[in-house]
Order: sequence, then C-alpha cells, then structure tokens
Amino acid sequence: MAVKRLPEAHSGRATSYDVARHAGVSQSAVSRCFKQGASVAPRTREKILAAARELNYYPNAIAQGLITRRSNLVAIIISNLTNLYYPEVLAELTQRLSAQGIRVLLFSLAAESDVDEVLDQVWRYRVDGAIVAARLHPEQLAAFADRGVPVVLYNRIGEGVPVASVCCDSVSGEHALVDALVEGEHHVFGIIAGPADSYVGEERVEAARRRLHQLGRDCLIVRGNFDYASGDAALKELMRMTDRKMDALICANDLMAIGAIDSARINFGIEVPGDLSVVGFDGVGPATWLAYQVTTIRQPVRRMTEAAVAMLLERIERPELSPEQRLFAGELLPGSSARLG
Amino acid sequence: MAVKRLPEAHSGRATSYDVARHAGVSQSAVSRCFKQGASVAPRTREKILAAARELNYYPNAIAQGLITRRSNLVAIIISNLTNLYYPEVLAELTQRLSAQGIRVLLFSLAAESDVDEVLDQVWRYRVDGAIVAARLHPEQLAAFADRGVPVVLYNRIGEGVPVASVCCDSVSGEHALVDALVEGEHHVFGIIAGPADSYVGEERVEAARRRLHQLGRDCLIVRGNFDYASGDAALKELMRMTDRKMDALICANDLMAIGAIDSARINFGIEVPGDLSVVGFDGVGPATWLAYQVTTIRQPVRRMTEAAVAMLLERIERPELSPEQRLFAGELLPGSSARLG
DNA sequence: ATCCTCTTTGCATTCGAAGTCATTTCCATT
DNA sequence: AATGGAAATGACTTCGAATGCAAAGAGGAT
Repeated sequence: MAVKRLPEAHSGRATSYDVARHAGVSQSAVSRCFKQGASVAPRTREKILAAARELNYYPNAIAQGLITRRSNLVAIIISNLTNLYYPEVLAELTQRLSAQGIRVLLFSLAAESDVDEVLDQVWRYRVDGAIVAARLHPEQLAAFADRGVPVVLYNRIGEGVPVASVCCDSVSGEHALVDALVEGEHHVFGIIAGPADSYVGEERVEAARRRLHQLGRDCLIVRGNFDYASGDAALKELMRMTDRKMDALICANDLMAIGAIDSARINFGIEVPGDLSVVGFDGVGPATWLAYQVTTIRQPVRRMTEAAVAMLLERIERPELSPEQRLFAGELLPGSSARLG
Repeated sequence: MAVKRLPEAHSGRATSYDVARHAGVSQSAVSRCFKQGASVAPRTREKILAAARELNYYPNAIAQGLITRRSNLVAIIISNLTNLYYPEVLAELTQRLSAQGIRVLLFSLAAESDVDEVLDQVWRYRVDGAIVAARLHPEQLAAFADRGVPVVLYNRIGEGVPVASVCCDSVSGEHALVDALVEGEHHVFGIIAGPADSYVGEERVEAARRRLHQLGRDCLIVRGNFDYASGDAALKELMRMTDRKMDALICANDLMAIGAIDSARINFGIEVPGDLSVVGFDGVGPATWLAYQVTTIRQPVRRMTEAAVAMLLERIERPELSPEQRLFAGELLPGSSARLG
C-alpha cells in the first residue's frame, strides 16, 4: 500500500507544467504569465495566477538561468570580512543589488591561496558579473575579461590590467590630513602603514609621505596590518624609534589609529591630542565613538556602492563598455584626536 | 565578411559537448570525467582533461543544478550585518560552507518587511538549505518545512515552530555575570535591554533580571537597540532614574556596554569600574580593546558556526531528521570593566 | 579459440522554463 | 456576412549536464 503522491502534490515543487495543467492552459502560457510585458489575456492570467498560488508555484530560477543564459547572480569577493569597514560595504552592495533583482553569491577569502578555487566556482555558476574587494593577480583579472564576465573593483585598481573600479581618493584625503597636521605645528611625524599587499594601504601611505616631503617634513614609517593590535604594536615601535618625541601620527586606517590612541594613552600616559595627534582613514563606526573621535577621512560608502552597482549593471547590459575608474573624494571628519591648524 | 566564430571558440563558454568533440568522446564521458568515482579509463580521462583545459571548460553549475535537483546553494539570511558581531559569523559560515563545496547566497535585510521578498527569491533559487539569523514569523518558518528546505536558526529559536537551531546560552551566561557582580558587592543595578524584537536581547535581559531577583536584588531596565549610541543614551537615562546611584550595569550586548562605558566616563566623569561596573555580552573585537576590556560572555563563534553548518548539511542529506537545538555555553571574559567578587 | 565477467563507453532521455513560430481567437470594419 | 489585423495561445525546441541502459571492449580462466 504505497503512498500515492500526485506530481502536483509533491509539496512545494510544482513546475510550470503542473500549473499549466491545473489551469487548463499550456506551459508557454504560464511562462508568459510570469514574464513582464508578455501577451496574456486578463482572464487567462487570473486563472494561471490562481493555479500558481494554489500549487505554491515559484518559477525555478535555475531553469530560467539555463535557458536565458542569465543567472541573475553576481559574485561578491571580499578578502577579510572582519575588517570592520567591509560589513557596511557588503550590506550596502547586497541591498542595492537585491533592489535590482540580482542575487549575491558571497565569497569570503580566508587565505590568498583560496582565490583560484573561488574563481573556479565563479566560472561554474555563470555569474553575470562580480564585485571584487580583494587582491587578484593580473592573470586572474584577465580571466574575467577572457570569459566576458564584467567586474568592478572596489577600492583597488587593476594593476596592469584595465578594469572598471570605484575608489576613494587616497591622495586628496591624505593631503587634507597632512596639510591640517602641518598647519597644526607638529614636528615629528610617524606613519603606520597597512600590510604590504593592500592597495589602499600603500597608496595612502605613499600619498602622506609624499605630501610631508613636499612640505619639508620627514617621517618614520612602521608597518601594521590594519587591525587594532597592530596599531598598538606599531605605536610602541614608533615611540621607541623616535624616543617619544613623535607628536603626529598618520595611520593607514581607523582601526590602527584607534589601537594607537589607546596604546598611547594607556601604555604611555600620552595625551591624545594633547601630546600626540592621531589621524586615520575610512570613517568606520568606532572612529566616532566618544573615546576616540578620530580625525579621519570618511569614505562615501553609499555613493561608492551605488556607483559600483551601477557600473556593474551597465557592463552586464553592454559588455563592450570600456573600463572606467571612478574616484570619490572622502570627507574630512575633524574629530578631536588631532590638534589641527 | 562576417566574423566567423566556431562554437568552441566562443571564449570561455565551452560546453561538455565541445569538450567531447575536441577529445573525440561522447558528452557522457566528459560528464563522468568530472564526477568523483565514475567509471572512466585513465587514458580517456587524460584526453578529456586536456581538452577541457584547452577549451577553458568549467561545468555549468546551473545546468548541473537543474538535472540533479541540487543547487549546492545555501541561503544565509541576516538582518543587520552592521551589528559588529555578525561579520565574524558570516565569514565563518561562508568559509565553512565553501570548504564543503557549497556556495552562499547572501540576503541582508534592510527592513523587516523585506522578508517575504527574500523568501520568494530563496524558493526560486531552489537552495538546498538556509541559515537564518533574522527574525521570521512562524508562518515564514513553516514555509521552509512545507517546501522541504532545511533551516538552521542562529542565535534564535523557532517560536512556536520546531526548527533546528544553534544558540549561545543566555541564561548561564547572564547568571555568571550577575553572580559575579553580586559577589562584587554592588547595590544599584541597571540593565540596558536590546530592541524588543530581538530574541537574544529579551532572553538575556530576562535571565539577568530573574537571577537578580533570585538573589534579592532589584533593577531598572532601559531599552536600547544594540548599537553604541543607544548605550550612551540608555546610560544617561539610567543615571537620571537612579539619581547617579547605579553601581552595576548589565548590557544586552557589548556594543551598548561600550557606549555606556564611554558615556559614563566622558559625560559623567564616572570611573569604570571604580564607580560603576559594566558587563556586556558577545565578546566582539572592541570588547577587548585596551580602553574597555569589557567583562563579558564570549560566544564560541567557531564552534557555533561549525555546528550550524554541520546540522544543516546533515539535514540536507537526511531531511527526515528531527529539529535539534544546540546550546553552547559562552566563556566569561573577566575583563576590567567590572569589579567582581 | 571460447566463454564469462567486469570495466568503459555512447545513446537517448531528463530536468524546468523561455522563446520561436504557426495557429487560433477575437473584434472592429466594411 | 465577410475580411483584415492584432492579440492570444499552444506545440515544439532549446539551454548543458547527469544518468539508466545497452553495447562494446578488455582481460582472465579454461
């Protein structure tokens, strides 16, 4: 006495054929009914929608993707999600893409070495495009072009390969910070750089160093890796190197700035901004906390994500568009972690 | 003089037929070659793999999904990514799922109302399962069961509906915190609750309140919404309500604890932990920063995500498994934001 | 060489929806 | 009533890989 199970009754897995049969029409009609602007008589549409509702029918996006060659999937590839700045970016991107009817396939990299495995999956899923906030080799970037998959880089550029990208202007941002510090009569400058493999990290530090040089100031550079602990460690090292004479500190991001501020105050009893001015970059949430109020450059995340999504969608529609780079100016948040001019 | 384009040459979009033709075998052979444990002669395999490499062939996961009825996609539905605690969870989940050959379809909710649209997409993509860290109505949870899509809830339980879940034990955590505070000879207790619609928020506050009551202590409760600013605001309110006599503050999460600590120190000149002890919950990154060192309960994120993924995969393989709830004990981080017994 | 078994291989079908094309229906004109 | 044209509909094919089944091949034992 086997359990008899009607195809239609196969809970929650109705197909367009089931709906068609149930509504007494053809499968084509069902398909058209779910497609915007197709020719279906009002009465037929009603019948079909009623049947669909009754059978709990949802079009199979997988099948649609196969036949239309459009998966409506976009890959987002992010290196370290824990960076405190990325969650905001990711949330914004996801919501904007959703609003455009596009789904997000998320890839979070644990180690550099994962990239090729990730790309393998990206190719397999036939994503319509990708937004990348991770370091890729030129060959890896070239692979996107080869395969005709549009990409937009976020806060990095294609090194050697022309790729569309959205960035926050490091140069103007650091100039503003350095200028303000110099006007504030500081004398011994320190810089906490990011990890060597970070594009924005290097760019920011280079911009700050250059500007300091232009203004006739020297500086000491110590490398961190963008996290709180490395801000602390780098500060200790700088204090040793400058014999505690440093009075201005430029950090490649806010998190290290915060680590350095805490370290200065707590480990060395140094007042910020009284004895030492500290500036950061990004404008992450904690930067505005009462204890820090970091003087920093806030990235216009909303505008940047909006641009990234717009650029990607444009390129999905028209793959022939040339790689464009959009540079957004950050906003100087004066904060109170630095004595400015 | 039209540009002639061989099907195979259609850059980066080779199909198994192209590979088959190129290697002089049938499409079935190609398919088997990419399937673990299928019967293919070593020489044939070599030929096929060579052809595949040459044509830059990657199996179309969409087509595979259609025929096998396994998309290898899991939906992750998260309410507010910016919560500082979720990025870590998301990164862990994503990497663990990737390691199991499963891809993540990310849904981030901006507003409560989005849930139904999100679920619509979840059904359409025929995901193999879902991990949910957002508040769903009982009917919405029931829909997963109806459609045979396994779900695992993260840090919440199915209210009224039996659903598999992974949680950090609020009760034991708050008990530990309250006990330590009581032993530390505190007298006026304040609580900063989370938003009313947060499951863990309510659970934590209720556990703390109950425990205080058991030990004969009263407390005042003010509601926040889990973010820094609301910790600040709630502290102000509590200071007013208790006429500054409060000497112990229990916060439903670390972020509010941090906001309250800053507010106490900076807005009121109150020493933490000298005049006021503050405890939190979660064990997020900033909780361990030098300036705060929040006394808190750290959630065992790695073990919890591992369990969530394991439970989900089990249920994908064997949908008949009954809903199981796994409760993980958090670890008390003594910190230095509270004077303990 | 013969027979048998086990491994390889290819053919044909299938998954679910979209879209082409031919046919039918409908309604307005004349 | 006849005709024209647009709108609505259905039959059929297609997307790309997986798989059941039958046929072919490869050894091994006799």
